[in-house]
Amino acid sequence: MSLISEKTIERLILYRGLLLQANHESESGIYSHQLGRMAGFTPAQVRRDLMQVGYTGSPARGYDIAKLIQSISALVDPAEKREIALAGIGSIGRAILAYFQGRSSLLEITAAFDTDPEKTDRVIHGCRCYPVDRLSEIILARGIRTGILCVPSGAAQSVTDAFVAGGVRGILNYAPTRLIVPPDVYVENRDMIMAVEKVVYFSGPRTGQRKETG
Amino acid sequence: MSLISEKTIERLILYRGLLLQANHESESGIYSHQLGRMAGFTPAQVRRDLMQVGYTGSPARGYDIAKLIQSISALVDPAEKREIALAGIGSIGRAILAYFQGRSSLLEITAAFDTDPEKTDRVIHGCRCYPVDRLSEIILARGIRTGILCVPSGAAQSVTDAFVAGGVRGILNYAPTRLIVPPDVYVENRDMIMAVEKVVYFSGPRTGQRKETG
DNA sequence: TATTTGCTGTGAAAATTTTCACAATGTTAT
DNA sequence: ATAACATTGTGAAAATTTTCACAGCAAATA
Ligand SMILES: NC(=O)c1ccc[n+]([C@@H]2O[C@H](COP(=O)([O-])OP(=O)(O)OC[C@H]3O[C@@H](n4cnc5c(N)ncnc54)[C@H](O)[C@@H]3O)[C@@H](O)[C@H]2O)c1
Ligand SMILES: NC(=O)c1ccc[n+]([C@@H]2O[C@H](COP(=O)([O-])OP(=O)(O)OC[C@H]3O[C@@H](n4cnc5c(N)ncnc54)[C@H](O)[C@@H]3O)[C@@H](O)[C@H]2O)c1
Repeated sequence: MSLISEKTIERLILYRGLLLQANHESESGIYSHQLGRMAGFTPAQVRRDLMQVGYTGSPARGYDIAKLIQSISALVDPAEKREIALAGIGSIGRAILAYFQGRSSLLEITAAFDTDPEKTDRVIHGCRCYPVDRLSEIILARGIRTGILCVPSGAAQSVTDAFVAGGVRGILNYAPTRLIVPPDVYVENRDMIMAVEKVVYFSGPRTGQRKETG
Repeated sequence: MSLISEKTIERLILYRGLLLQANHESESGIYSHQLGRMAGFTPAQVRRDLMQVGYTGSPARGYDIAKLIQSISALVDPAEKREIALAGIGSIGRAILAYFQGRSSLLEITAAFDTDPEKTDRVIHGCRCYPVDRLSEIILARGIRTGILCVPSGAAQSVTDAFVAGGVRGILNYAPTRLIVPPDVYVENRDMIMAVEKVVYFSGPRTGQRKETG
């Protein structure tokens, strides 16, 4: 078997999210076709993915929801709590702070950084804000391994370098810039313009449509 | 050959973005390996993708940047200007409005919707805001085919239904909800929590890392 | 108890995506 | 001129991802 693919990880995280959301007080089990319908995949796809987590269901009762959540979490979650850093406390950065905080028990944005002195040295949505100059220093001291990048594209690469210097190994990038990072640093790009362009393409009166992504 | 795959479309849009960003006043041509390095793909991948747009480069000068941009645009852009609707003028919705407006010559968010009367019947970042009740009516009248969804997850499905009733064929969904839509409506999901979870997984001290996505 | 039912887990097939590898081609250097 | 070179476009191979299809099984039914 070896390594679990990125796509599979993405789907597993989705399954877990759906299972957590779904009010499964009425039912304690779920079948691959039910989960597949919720997620927008085939039952075979779901079973194939779940194979990888090592938890095995029963033909009669399907998958036990609680145990399945637990098994996916065991695979996908970090062993202990993880702190996350955010750079760029502008409109997007703030929206993310507001939205994210308190949403996960294991993950928390515990340090935010900006150049603007108006925004630093205070607490926003429960998150302490510092000047960017101290980014590497602070995340290194705290062992932060994950960063969210919300600075203007002109600053994106230099802040990335500071992230990397501070030991970050994964970056969620909202700037419309391709970041240059060492090969062992993972980057997930989330440019909104490109996403809109893609959706516009597929909303068009063209022949080529598919259904679900993301 | 038939249809261009979703992945290829995504990469083409990325190539165009990179080409537009890059200050190519010094050079008028670009080679597949250069574009590949910028985008994070192999030269072969780039050539294979560019094959599909029908524009052909020269072995000696590579691809003419201006013409390449034009060819990708011809494939990917709508024939005329497209209006886009946005629902949910909260922190994310506003950030997107602020960011998106004026960024594209063909695409513009021209109608925003909210339940909160404080936010409606005014203009925010150049975009007129209306009460959600009028969503279907207004987008139908204007022929809007693309929607951006930024409402709380509890409202996501009902607003989606209004989008669909109003003729929307593509939705960019920022709510952490799986939308139910007719099969000919395209949905791109952009849940931030899932993205963070994925990045955290790949920032972990695990064996399995890859490099670039999004 | 025996039979039917509808599911899981998975080997194998199919489909899709990516990479390889090389002939063709225009440019530059000699 | 001619040779040397670097790159394109692409058929074919390789790799990856998804789907098929079915044995095996536990529960429900008769
Ligand atoms: N992907 C998306 O959905 C999306 C949406 C909107 C904006 N964006 C991108 O996110 C980024 C920020 O957008 P915004 O709308 O929040 O802009 P903004 O101007 O509101 O915020 C940018 C913030 O970054 C700070 N900043 C500037 N230089 C910095 C530096 N070197 N270090 C740290 N902080 C710095 C600024 O002080 C400001 O607070 C931009 O790159 C934009 O392209 C992405
Ligand atoms: N994907 C991301 O990056 C990301 C980040 C933050 C938030 N979100 C999601 O986006 C959504 C909005 O988040 P937010 O932080 O902007 O919240 P918010 O509370 O600031 O904004 C929500 C807005 O939606 C409006 N609204 C409520 N019900 C509505 C309805 N039926 N029709 C139209 N408008 C309605 C509210 O009045 C409010 O203005 C949430 O679903 C959240 O989960 C996504």
